[in-house]
Amino acid sequence: MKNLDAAFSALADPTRRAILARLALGEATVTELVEPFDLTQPAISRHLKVLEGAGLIVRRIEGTKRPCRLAPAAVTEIDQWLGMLRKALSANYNRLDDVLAGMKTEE
Amino acid sequence: MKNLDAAFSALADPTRRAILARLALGEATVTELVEPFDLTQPAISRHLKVLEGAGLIVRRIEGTKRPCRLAPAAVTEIDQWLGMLRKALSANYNRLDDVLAGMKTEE
DNA sequence: CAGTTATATAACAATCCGTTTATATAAAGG
DNA sequence: CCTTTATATAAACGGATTGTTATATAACTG
Repeated sequence: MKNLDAAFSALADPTRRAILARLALGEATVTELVEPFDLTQPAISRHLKVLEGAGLIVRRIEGTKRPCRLAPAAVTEIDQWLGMLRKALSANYNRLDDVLAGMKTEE
Repeated sequence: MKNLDAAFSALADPTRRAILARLALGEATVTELVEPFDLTQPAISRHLKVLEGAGLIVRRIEGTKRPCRLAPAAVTEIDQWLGMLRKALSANYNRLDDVLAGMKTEE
């Protein structure tokens, strides 16, 4: 699962999560994405490359601009993997329920 | 959101995800977790520390053993954050639906 | 108490990450 | 064309991460 590596580590950086939060409001160009941050343009360009590599965003070409928007691929993949944890956690929870139920019937 | 940093970067490592997958099957001690991997015990201990710090696992003390199990905290937090992306993605998708609907009526 | 088992910690090297500055490319506009 | 605008890439650097070996701690076992 190479993509999970890329997806999770892309999301591990707060700047990248902030970029995604911005893109959740709609498409934005690189320059627009630089503005809100106290970082240089090359830094943002690299973050975008990471996000693109992880399948979290896609980019069009529009003249000299490269507007970015969210892509569903990585989120889907992450959700699927997390599904395993959720299932196990709820199974544990049910087991705990059983334990509590057992304690109750023992009263 | 400091915890999201910790949670996502904990999940970014394939060994740690494998440990979680193992714990999804049920509690395990450190030694049990070392076995399936081609890594030393200190390496696994450190991975466990990272997972614990991220709120992905908890540990009990049982004599000299420290059995680990999954914890729900981090998964919940991640799910909440991803919720924002999911919502935006489905909004984009609906917008696309509108566009396609528009194209249809224009025919 | 002495030895063994389970785990943690320390110290260190190698690699990876995020940032910056400086520079390149490529389209747009006069 | 020449300049400006938008973006990408390269080189360099500091700091974090991941692995190793060696050692410490702490609880069982006889």
